[in-house]
Amino acid sequence: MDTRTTFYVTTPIYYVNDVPHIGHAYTTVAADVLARYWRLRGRDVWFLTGLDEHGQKVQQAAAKAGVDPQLHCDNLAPRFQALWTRLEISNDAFIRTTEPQHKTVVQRYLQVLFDNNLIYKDTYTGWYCTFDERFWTEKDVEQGLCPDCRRPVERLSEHNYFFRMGQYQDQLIHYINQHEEFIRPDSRRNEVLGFLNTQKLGDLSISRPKSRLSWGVELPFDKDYVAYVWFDALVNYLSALEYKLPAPSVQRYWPASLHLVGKDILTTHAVYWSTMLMALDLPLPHTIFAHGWWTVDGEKMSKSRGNVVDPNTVIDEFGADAFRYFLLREVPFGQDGDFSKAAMVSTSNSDLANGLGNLLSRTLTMVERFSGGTIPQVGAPALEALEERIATMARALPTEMTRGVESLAFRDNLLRLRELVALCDEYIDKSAPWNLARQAVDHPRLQTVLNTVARALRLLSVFYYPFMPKIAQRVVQQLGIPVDFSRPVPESTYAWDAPLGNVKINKGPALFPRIEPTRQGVKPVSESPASSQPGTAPAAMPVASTSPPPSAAPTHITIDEFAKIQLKTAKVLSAERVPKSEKLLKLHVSIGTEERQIVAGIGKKYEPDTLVGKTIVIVANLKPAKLMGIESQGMVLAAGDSEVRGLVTILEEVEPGTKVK
RNA sequence: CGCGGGGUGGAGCAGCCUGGUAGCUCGUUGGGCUCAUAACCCAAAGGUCGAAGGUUCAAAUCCUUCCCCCGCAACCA
Repeated sequence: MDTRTTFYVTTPIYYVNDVPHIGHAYTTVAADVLARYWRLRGRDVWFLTGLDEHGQKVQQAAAKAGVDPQLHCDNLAPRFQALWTRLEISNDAFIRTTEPQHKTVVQRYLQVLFDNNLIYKDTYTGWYCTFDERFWTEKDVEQGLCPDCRRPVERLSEHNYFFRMGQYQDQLIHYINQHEEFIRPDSRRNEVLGFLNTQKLGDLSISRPKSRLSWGVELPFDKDYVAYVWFDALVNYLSALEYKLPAPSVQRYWPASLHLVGKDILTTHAVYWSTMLMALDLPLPHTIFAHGWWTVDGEKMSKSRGNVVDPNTVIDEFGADAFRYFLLREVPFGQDGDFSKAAMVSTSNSDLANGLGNLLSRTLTMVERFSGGTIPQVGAPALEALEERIATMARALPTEMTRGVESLAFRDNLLRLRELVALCDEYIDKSAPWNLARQAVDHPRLQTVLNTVARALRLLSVFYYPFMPKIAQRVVQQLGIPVDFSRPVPESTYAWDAPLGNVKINKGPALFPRIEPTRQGVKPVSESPASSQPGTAPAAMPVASTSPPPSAAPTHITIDEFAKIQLKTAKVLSAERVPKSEKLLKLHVSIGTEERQIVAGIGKKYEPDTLVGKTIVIVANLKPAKLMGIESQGMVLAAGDSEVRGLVTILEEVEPGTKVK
C-alpha cells in the first residue's frame, strides 16, 4: 500500500477515435471511486484522465472527414468529457496529447534520452501493418497477414529511432520481484514476469517517419520524424503534472500511486513505461492495476456485433449512480464481467431500491410518524443482541472500507455495506418500532431503534459516497445531517459512537425507482418489415422514394453489370468437410462441361452427405481464391446473412451447367 | 492433436490449489409484519457437483479417458 499522504491516480488516456463504451466508463468510475474515497479521508488526491489524440487512425479519419486533425480531435473530445460529467467523474484534470505543453514535455524527455545515448537511429526492416501502426516480426506474420487485424502487411524498411529498452530487462525483472504491489493482480504480475523471463526484451522503436505519419509529436533531434504513439501517450502521466496544476507538481505527486489500465495494455505500461522511467531516472509508479473486460449478454463487445453498450443509454435508464454501483458491484475488480440489462435491473432493484433506498424510506417514515419528524436521541436498549451486532459491524467499517479500497476490492466493500443494510432491516423487523410506538413506556426503546438505524444510515452514506456521490448526498440531506462530501469528512462526524439526535429530517422522494423487469431473454428479434414505423400520416408517403429495404444495396446496377456475373446450375458430385475448419465444406460439382472444386462456408448448416446429388447454383466466373489452403473455383449461392439459412436450389430438373439469370 | 475459459439445486456464481457435514445471490413456495419503493423479516423446497474409470478410510476437490458449451485464432469467395 502506498502510504504517502498524496494519492495520484490515472486512467489510460483513451483513444479519441473510439466511441466511449462501458469499458471506458469502468476504468474511469473505478478511478473516481478511489479518488473520492481518499479525498473524503483527507488525502491529497490528484486524479487524471484524458485523451490520446495522435496517430495514424486519427490522421486518416480526419482526412476522410476532410477536416484538420486537430479540429477532428476537438470535435470528438467532448463526447468523453460530457460522459464523464454525466457519470459524476471528479477528475482533477483532463489531458489531451495534442496540447502544446504536453508536446513540449514529450520532446524534452526525448531529448534527454537522446543526449544520454539511450535513443539511437537504426534501420528497421519488417512487416508493417498500416492499420495497427506497427511492425510484426517474421514469425508473427501469417500468410502475409497481420496477426492482429488480418489485414495484409507490407515489407517495409525505414530508418527509425530506437529506445534502448532491452538493456533494462534484468533491472525490470528485479524491480518487479522486489515490489509485490507493482503489478496487480498477482495473475497479471506473473504474466508479465513470464513474458520477461522467457524472451529477450528488444529495443523499442519510438519514431515514425513524417512521410508516413505526420500527426504526432516531432522528435526534437530530427524533424523528419514524429514520436511513436506510445512514447507520446505514456508521458501524459508526467506531463500533466507539469502544466495542469497551478504550479509544477511532479515532486508532489510523482510517482503515481496507481495507474488503472485494462488488461490489454498492461504490457505497455508494465514494460515500456517502466523502462522509459528507468531511463529517465524517475521512480516507477507504485502500482499498475490491470482490470478485466466486459462482455455484453455473454458476448464480446464489438462494433460488428453491434452490441457496444453506450454508457449514456444506461445512465438514461438507470441513473449514473446505479450504473456506477453495478460496474463495481457485479464483478471482483480484475476479473472479466458480463453486462446485461437483466443483471443491471436485478442489482438495482435488490441492492439499491429494496436495500438502501427502502431502508431510508422506512426509517424516515417512522421518524415522521413516531417521532414527530425528528431523529430522537438514544433511549433504552431495544434489542441488545442485534444492537451489539450492528455496533460491532459499524465500528469495524471504516477500517474495513479502507482495507478494501487499498486492495481495490470494490465489490467486497459494497457487499459489506449491503450486509449492514440487511442487518438494519432485520433489526427493524424484530424490534417492531410500530409496536413500541403504542405505549409511552416503550418509547425509550423506540428512540434507540430509530436512532440506531439513523446512525447506520449516516455511516452508510459516507461509505457509499465514493460509489454513488449523488445518492449519498441525498441520504444525508433527507436525514437532515449536514455532511459536505466535497471536502474531507472527519471520522468524528460519522463514527458509530458519535452522537446523533434531535435532528429534523427532510423526507424526499425515493432514492431509486423500482424497475419492472421487462421480458428478458426474448430479444426483439424481428422488426416486422411491414409496419415498424412508429409513424403517422400514411397518406403522405412520397411516391418517388419507394426506398429499398435498409439491408439492400443502396445503388442500382445495370442489366449489363449483372450480365457479368455468370450463374450456373451445378450438380454436387461429392462433399466433404475441410479438416480443422468449422464451417467450410469442399464440394466437387459438375457444371456440364467441366468439374469445379468449390469451398463453401455452409458446414454449420449442412452435413456433406446430404448435399451430394443436389443441384445448386454457383457463380461460375468468380476469381478463384484459396481458403485454408484449398482452391475454390466459384461460389455457391445461399440465403442468409452472417449465418447460412439455406442453399439456392432449382425446383425442376435441369442439366448441370444451365445458365441462371 | 491451434490457444484459452468453463460444465455445481430453476438462473448466475463460490468452493477445487492445501481431499473429510455442498455454500452464496436471485428466483420459487409457505408463513410473519404493516414502518417502507408489492418492500422487509422468518422458514422451506430444490443439487447422483457433465460422464465413466482410478487413487484413497474418504473425491465437487487428486489422476486418466471421454462428452458438451463459450471465447480467441484459422477460414464464411
